[in-house]
Amino acid sequence: MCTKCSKGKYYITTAIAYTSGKPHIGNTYEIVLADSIARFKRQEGYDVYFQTGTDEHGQKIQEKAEKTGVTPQKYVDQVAAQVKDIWDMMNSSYDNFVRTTDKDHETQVKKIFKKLYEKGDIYKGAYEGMYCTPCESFWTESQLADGKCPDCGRDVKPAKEEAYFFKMSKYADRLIEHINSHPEFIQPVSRKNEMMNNFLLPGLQDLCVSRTSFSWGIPVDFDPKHVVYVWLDALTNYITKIGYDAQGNSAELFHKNWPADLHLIGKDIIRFHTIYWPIFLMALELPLPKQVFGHPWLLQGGEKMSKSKGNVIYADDMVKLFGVDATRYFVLHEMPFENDGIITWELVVERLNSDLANILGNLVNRTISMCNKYFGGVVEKTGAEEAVDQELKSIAAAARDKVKAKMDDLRVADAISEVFTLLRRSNKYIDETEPWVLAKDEARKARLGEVLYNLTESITIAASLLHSFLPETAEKIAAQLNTGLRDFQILDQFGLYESGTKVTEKPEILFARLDVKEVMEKVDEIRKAQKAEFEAEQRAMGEEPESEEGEETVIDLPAKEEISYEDFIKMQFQVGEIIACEAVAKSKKLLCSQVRIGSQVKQIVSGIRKYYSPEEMVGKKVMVLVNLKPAKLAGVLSEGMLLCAEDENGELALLAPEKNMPSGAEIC
RNA sequence: CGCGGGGUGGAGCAGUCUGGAAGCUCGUCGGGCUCAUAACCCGAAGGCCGCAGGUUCAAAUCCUGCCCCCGCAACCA
Repeated sequence: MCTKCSKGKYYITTAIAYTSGKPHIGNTYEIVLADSIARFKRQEGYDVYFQTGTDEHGQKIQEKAEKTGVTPQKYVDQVAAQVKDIWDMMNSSYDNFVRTTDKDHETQVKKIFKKLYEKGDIYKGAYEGMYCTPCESFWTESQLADGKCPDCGRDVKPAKEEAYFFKMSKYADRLIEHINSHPEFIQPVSRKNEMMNNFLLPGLQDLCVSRTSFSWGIPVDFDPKHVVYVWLDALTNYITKIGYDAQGNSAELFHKNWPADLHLIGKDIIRFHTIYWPIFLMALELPLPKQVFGHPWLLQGGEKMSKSKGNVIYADDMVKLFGVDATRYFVLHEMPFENDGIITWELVVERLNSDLANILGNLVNRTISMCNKYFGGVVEKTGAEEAVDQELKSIAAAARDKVKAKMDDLRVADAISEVFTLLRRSNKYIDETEPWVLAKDEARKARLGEVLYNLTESITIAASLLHSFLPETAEKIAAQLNTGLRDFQILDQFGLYESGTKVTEKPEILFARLDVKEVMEKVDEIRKAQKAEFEAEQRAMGEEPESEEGEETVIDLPAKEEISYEDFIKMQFQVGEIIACEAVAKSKKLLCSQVRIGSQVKQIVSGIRKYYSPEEMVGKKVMVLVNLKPAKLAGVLSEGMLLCAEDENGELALLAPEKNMPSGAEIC
């Protein structure tokens, strides 16, 4: 098997990607991060098992598939293939790509559900609450607005719906104890308090673990009108897909790898992984994963990302423009440990030019060029050492342990920076030693050889350390130096590059510098293509695409059902004068206006704060729907509706009579 | 008082838990060098560390109040 795997097993997983659409660069970040950790652990000598995949059930997917006009299975097949392609493109070295629609997974989920039910941890109960029939929604007492539906303001009635629940509370104390006694369990630590204070300490509610409102899921086999809650389904992939069997016939792979050493997930799903998942495992009498790391997000700078604007950044577009390793480098480097990172095309170009082209690529290039120019490509250790060499040598030899220390804390960005410290130092070393000066003096040829040897050796070490992060680049560098990447175990030694080796004659440019302007022109094309694709998709789903603010924009709405004149005259529209207006304290969007309609004054709340200030509202004469049933918005009574026109960007304009009309004038 | 994250030189961030000379990368300006991808090396400018109080010998860091931004939730009658 693995001869170097002397350090034991290491089981790492990513969250499985939800197949509601093509993953953007922010989603892709996770697989690259996990891959780097997996590769590094392998390099260190662990027997790594790296699992990733897709989460394919749930209501959202069912709806999306219906809209697109395909079966859910067909839909997820398509998206899962897309996800896998991107993961492969990013050069991720996973051992297993799982899908929650895999038959073996479904079988085990059914068994697990049944096991927990038989054990009594899952029980059949009823989802009880106040039901608003027109809205088809359940509400708890506390959600109700004055005893009425918070959505529509209508009456609600008590109702019940059959469902299965999991007894979370039963295991809460054990989990609290575990989290307290294992400070490394939730990373970063700041997340631990969030989970404790918000969920565990106030008391855990039993969790509803089945659904009857849709069918795209794993049916509960003894009660098939229910499907298993997607999270119970998804989380268990970590065990089912390495061969767990609820009836005790688990595979060798499972025994070897469970518990997982690291679940790498996004910070948004920490709750599911540090509360529900451990509790499910306790109920199954299985050990808990050793560590859950909720990484921050990579956000797009500037405008909000939206496909309709064509400004979503996808990994494949980045790879086309910059290559795989540059893309990997950016997402790994730009992501801080606790806070969200930012990505823009400009920032990517900046990083690529400054770090990859200038510091790394150029260093390799200039070193190899000098080897060729001065020694016909042969690198020889001559022993002509000088004091100035010491610092370079010690930094090179110490780099491995520094990188390892950062990696042990999962600080991948910092680990890469350590390698770049060595690369920067190497560039400086060239300036200090001035090889081109040495070359002019035949007597100093031995010294020149030694300098180039030290550089070659430093680069070899750096390349070996970069292998986990930039696998292709590391191999390219080693090939150009006509050597292999060095084993981790001896990476703390300086001077192992074989003396007398001949490097490549023509160094290949590793990363070409890019011009921001040229890149942005290509980005424009990408945006256009993305917009077109989005619009095509919308059409495929039978919806008219939102048109962008072009010259002559028009908006088409789906036609509503024809109404009769009788229907129309039910609505009473009148001109209203706004005599006072203020912002609604509890809301960010609402304005509360006092509107005079004839001799009466109505209070009307509208979501137009973004577009109108309270001051400018006062004095306006606007079109009002007067006989709308009053409702409460953010706790404030609203007795009508101010009519607005809305464009495709949500921009609003109040409607007003085009000549001055008295307050209360009928609109008909 | 819905939940959470944040406000540090032009940009992106570290430092805040465990007070003790304000740091990194990029950009700008000046200099050096020429092996190299106009790259590399050195130096400089540029910050009331969101605002106001407080604790302390000492506050970016601890406490109190406030302002602003960003997610989510809610809500857009």
